[in-house]
Amino acid sequence: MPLQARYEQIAADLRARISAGEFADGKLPSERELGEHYGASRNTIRGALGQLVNLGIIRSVKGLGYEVPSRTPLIYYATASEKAKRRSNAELDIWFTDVREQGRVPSQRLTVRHGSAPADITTLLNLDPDAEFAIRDRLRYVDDEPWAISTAYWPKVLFAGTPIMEERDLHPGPNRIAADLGYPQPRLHDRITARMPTADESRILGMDPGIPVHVHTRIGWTGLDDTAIPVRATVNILPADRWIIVYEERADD
Amino acid sequence: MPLQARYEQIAADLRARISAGEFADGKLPSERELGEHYGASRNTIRGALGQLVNLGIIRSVKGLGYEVPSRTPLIYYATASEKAKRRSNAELDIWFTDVREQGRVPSQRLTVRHGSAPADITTLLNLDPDAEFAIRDRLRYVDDEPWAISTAYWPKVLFAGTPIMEERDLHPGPNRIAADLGYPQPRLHDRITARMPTADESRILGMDPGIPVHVHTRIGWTGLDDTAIPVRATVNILPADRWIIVYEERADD
DNA sequence: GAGTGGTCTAGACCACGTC
DNA sequence: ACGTGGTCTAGACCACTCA
Repeated sequence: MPLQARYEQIAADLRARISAGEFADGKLPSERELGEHYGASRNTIRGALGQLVNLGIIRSVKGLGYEVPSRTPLIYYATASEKAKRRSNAELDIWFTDVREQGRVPSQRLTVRHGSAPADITTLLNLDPDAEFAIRDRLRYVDDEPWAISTAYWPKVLFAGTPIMEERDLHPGPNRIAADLGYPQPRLHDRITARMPTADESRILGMDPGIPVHVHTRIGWTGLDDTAIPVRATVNILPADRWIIVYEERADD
Repeated sequence: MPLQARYEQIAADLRARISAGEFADGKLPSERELGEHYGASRNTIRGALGQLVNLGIIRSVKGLGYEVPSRTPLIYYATASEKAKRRSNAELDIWFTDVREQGRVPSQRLTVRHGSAPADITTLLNLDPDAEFAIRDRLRYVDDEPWAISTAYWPKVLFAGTPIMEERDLHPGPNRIAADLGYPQPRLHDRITARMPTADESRILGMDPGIPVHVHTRIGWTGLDDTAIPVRATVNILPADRWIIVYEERADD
């Protein structure tokens, strides 16, 4: 009969109390205490708290209790022209510079596979579904904690026999190498989706429940017209509580 | 003792069966059937199914069962220069053209409030926290279903007494009007975050659980240097299963 | 009416973290 | 040892949908 389920009401009430700053120390009362306060069974309270967890509003720590998390996200500068401007003093790649400029310590672990790419990638690249790639997986760390997953797909037909195929960090970066080989990328196509992380992503990145990921995909083309060919695809998995994506643009009209 | 909770195992198994295409018709067995199949109580099965719902993998329909949803997202073209290129034949604003070009029917409902803006907006605009704005709320529909929420903040100090203050659709659009008033926006700052929707957003947009929203914020400035002043902030709430954000870029190096 | 998911209770045992 | 959240059971009643 109630307009709203008991646990929904409790969830809404808790949410309001949190926004009002009632739990300024970031710690909530225990499930059993809340059960007494609201006159509900522990499982009903768990329903309310579980809802807030799934929205990323609170976090549970086993053996301790529930707490209100707080993070200050890093900025992921996605603007191509901005990047180009600063490429002169870039090291491994511009990502390192970006993170360092925000006062954090970047690092990465690289692995290279060889094989085909997911269907959505080959579609975006306008290549055969069974085209072969060198797949450069980079697990990127900030302050020694896994912070993002970056996967780059380089077509074998273009880069067989080049350093891009090899499992080692490249100096200068692969984009510069590709340009020197005759495959510059004057045109970029960026595509941003958001979803909940897969089980693997959640585990690798140590993510809390209720936090989505950005999926930032970049395709590079050799030219601006129909004769252009795709140089690479890069897919970045960015936990949404750790990254804000920023584009700086100049409208040219 | 088990490495993984019972309901986690069941969730993982169901997930695998879904990926394998076992439920090609999109319908899952009932909770009670699954309970018998896995030899678990109904509440344990509900735990497994609930996890998949919270990841946006399945959806429950009261009185019917669980199903695997499928949507084909629209493309949200965010590139400023691309927009500028097509602005000549734009109608109300470029969003309508974009949606129409994808074979869908756009419409919107506008309301205008007057007041202050959230703290994060005034910070981005580099204005006082209690600065006054005309706040133009647009609930945007696609094929007559609410599909996105777009809120624009226009500083009163610039636009008092202009049509931008009034509660009516503007022809040409507000950006053109602002430019004609001496406030063009040659520089744009875009910022993209992702999070789970608030209760209000979820209700207004009719969203399923487990689906995040993109928050696309655009700030327009009158110039490229330090003397530039902020013209407006626009915040778009885009359900992630309905929108992909796309930027087309030309690297100018 | 029969089947579905939605909710809630009461109680049990477990693993984890602090004291 | 104690309190915390994590899990699971068994059973109950409800509202909704479809035949």
